Amino acid sequence: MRRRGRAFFDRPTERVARELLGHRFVVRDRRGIRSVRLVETEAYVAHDPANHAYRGPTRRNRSMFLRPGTLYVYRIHQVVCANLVTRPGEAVLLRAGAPLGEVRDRPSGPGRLCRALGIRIEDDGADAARGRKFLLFPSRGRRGPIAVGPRVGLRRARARRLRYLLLESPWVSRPRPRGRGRRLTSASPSGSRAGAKSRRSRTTRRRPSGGGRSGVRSVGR
DNA sequence: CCTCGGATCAGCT
DNA sequence: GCTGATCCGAGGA
Repeated sequence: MRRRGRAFFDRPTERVARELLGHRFVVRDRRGIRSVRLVETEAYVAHDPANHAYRGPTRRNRSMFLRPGTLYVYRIHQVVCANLVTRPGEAVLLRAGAPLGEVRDRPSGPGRLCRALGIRIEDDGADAARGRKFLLFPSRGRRGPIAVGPRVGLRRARARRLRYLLLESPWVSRPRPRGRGRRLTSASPSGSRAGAKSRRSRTTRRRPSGGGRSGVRSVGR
C-alpha cells in the first residue's frame, strides 16, 4: 500500500484529522521499526486561540509553516508531543494509537505516543510526506465509527469540537461517550459560587472542568 | 529582563 | 475527581 504524500496533508485540517484515524503511522530508525494505528487526533486550525501558531510564526512553531506533512514536535512539562502539519499554521495533534508490533508502552496520550514511538524533539521539522523516517499509510479495511468532542486540556476554545477518535478503540487517551442523552449537569443556582477565593499557585490552579462529562459524541462513520 | 500559563502525566482520594 | 512536578516559550502583568 502506498504511503500518504503531500496532497493528503494539503487539505482542510479537520478533514485530515478525521481521516487520519485508522492510519498506520510508522517510525523507522536505527533502533528498528515502530508503528501504531492512529485512534485519536485533534485539529488546530486558523484563528484558533489554542493553536500554537495563533499569533503567527515564532521559533518554536516555525515547522508549522513548512510544507504539508511536516512533523511539528513540541515539548510541554518535559513531555514531547507530535503533530502533522496540514496548511500553513495548522496541524493535527496525534493523541493516541493502537500498538502494532513491538511498542514500549501504551501509546495513549500525545506524550505517551511519542515515547512509545521514540519521537524526540529533534524530529521537529521532519517530512512525513517524503522522508524515510516517518511514514503514513491508509487504513486497511474497516475503520469503525468515529466520535467527535472537545479537545483535551485546553483553557481556551473549549467550545470547539475538534477532537476525533475511534469510538470502539480501547486505546483512546480518555473516556468515550457515556450513554446517549445522559445529562449529569444540574442547573446550578446562581448564588452558589465558592465564596473564598483560595490562593492557588499557577500550577495548582483548578482547571475549568467540563462538568464531569467527556463531551464526546458519536458522529457515525 | 521578569512573569506566568501550559495541546501532559502519574499518582492519589 | 484533584494535585504537583518542573521548565520553557511567549508576552509584557
